[in-house]
Amino acid sequence: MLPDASCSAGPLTGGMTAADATELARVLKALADPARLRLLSLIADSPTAAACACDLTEPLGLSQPTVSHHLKVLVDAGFLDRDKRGVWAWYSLIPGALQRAVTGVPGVAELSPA
Amino acid sequence: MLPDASCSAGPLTGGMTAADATELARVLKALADPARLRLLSLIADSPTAAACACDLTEPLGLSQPTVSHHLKVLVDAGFLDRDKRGVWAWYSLIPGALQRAVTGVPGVAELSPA
DNA sequence: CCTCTGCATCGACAGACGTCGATGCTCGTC
DNA sequence: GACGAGCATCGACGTCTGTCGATGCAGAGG
Repeated sequence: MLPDASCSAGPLTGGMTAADATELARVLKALADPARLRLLSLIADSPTAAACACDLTEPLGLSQPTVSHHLKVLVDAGFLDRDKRGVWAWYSLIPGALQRAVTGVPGVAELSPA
Repeated sequence: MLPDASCSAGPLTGGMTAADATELARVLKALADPARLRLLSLIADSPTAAACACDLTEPLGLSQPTVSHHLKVLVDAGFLDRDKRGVWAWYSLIPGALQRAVTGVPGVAELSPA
């Protein structure tokens, strides 16, 4: 016999919106890179949660334009804040930005009470 | 005068390992896609946290091979489990996999006590 | 045994992404 | 005002990624 109902489940109309998925993917794409994760890690481990760009180039082993590009991506994604003090550029973590992005993933929101 | 110490901060030797960053980025890359986020959302919203592949093709508006490809990526990343029942393939969420991936992001681990 | 259905794999293509060297801009110093 | 240092931007290149149509494979039904 042909099971015309295909599977027993319905058409699965739930889930997030296509627009929400696109927006969340855009933010997660900014995190899904080794260099950017290391940048966030370096800044997060800093005592003041802020770091000068000149101190971020060497630990990554990448060229200065590349590091600047990655920092721009993280700023555009809303994870970092840029503060230009004189000649130097200081980057600091925006509190809660990472948590917000991460709790938007389906199946993860259930672990944060608020 | 030339500030030979560049910034006041040190060389910033902390942070995660390059290998850890690469591995975490590999997992996050699997999440950073609208289609895959919607797939996870559809399966997570399902009553049993499992769904048949035939019910996942239509809501996404993508071709069957493309959906199969995305499902494979999610399985390889350790987020989904595939269970082939006869002709149909059932995909279910692996509990805790999303949470583990997400808590590895720098600055996020502080919110989960365990 | 043959056919049909559901799903995975293959090959190909366009577009996005990471990386670099070269260049430009801004600020501090002499 | 001229020079140098720190960063951002530009243009280019190779690679990876998402998407599709076509095909292959396993299981159920006639």
